[in-house]
Amino acid sequence: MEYIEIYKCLCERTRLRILNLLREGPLCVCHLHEILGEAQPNVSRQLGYLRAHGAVESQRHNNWIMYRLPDRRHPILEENLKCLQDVAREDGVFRRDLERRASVVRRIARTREGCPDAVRVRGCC
Amino acid sequence: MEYIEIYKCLCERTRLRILNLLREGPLCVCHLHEILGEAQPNVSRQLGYLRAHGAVESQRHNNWIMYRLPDRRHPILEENLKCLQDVAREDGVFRRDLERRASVVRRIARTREGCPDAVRVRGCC
DNA sequence: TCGATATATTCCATTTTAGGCATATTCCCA
DNA sequence: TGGGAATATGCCTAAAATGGAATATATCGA
Repeated sequence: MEYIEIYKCLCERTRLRILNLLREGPLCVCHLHEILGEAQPNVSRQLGYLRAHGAVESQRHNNWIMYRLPDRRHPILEENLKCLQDVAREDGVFRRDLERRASVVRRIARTREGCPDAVRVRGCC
Repeated sequence: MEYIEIYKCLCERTRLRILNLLREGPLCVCHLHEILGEAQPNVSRQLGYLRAHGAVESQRHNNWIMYRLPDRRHPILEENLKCLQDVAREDGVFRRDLERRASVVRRIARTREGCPDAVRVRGCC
């Protein structure tokens, strides 16, 4: 009954917001921190939780650690990510998160500051 | 962000087993109790939890209280019930629950004992 | 090697959750 | 009206989850 772990990943506000953001592409911790407006240790903890249960993957690039959705994911997780896509259109929190994400991405494309090239290439910035 | 409540309904073992059973039709508490092999207060409490969050409905028939999936359900709940259907084929716990359910249903059809007519008509027994 | 930045972890207090057990409630029927 | 069956609830404890604050770790660059 490993799906219970998946649902536990999904049943917390910050984790759900993180997954919704990662749907659109990888992000590093500091940008998640910025977008979510949550304390950095919180973001880090929830990312750790998600990673421990296979809902996200991480990869270090220099000083940054990028989080992304794994390529191969459990069908139940996959299905619920699709649900999030629909839900995000109507939910204020999700929508605002995505707007902030877009604005962070734009800013970094403009100023070329923040992430290293390796990260930029991979779509974080 | 009301979906969090839905995921909370789904992230506990007994609740998930209950929902999987109710996919196949309504059941009263005592049969859920029998099928699940869980203490009656536990079953009752989890049912109360599910009902409080709109994941199930209940209706009293004499001494019995029938629980069923609501006709109108949140899209996310609906989607995950479909997932359960797939998962149940491969998961030992879910499958055994469904077998026990079938056997309870057969027994009651045979012996005409246990549920009142009103319940029987509605598919519990 | 030192300082700065990004991230993770530890410690701690609070809250939430789950389950066992006893008991209350509701309803039917004799 | 009292007893029995079905269900719900209250009380208690243990475990788990949450989050704040401080601190540790890792990496880079001067």
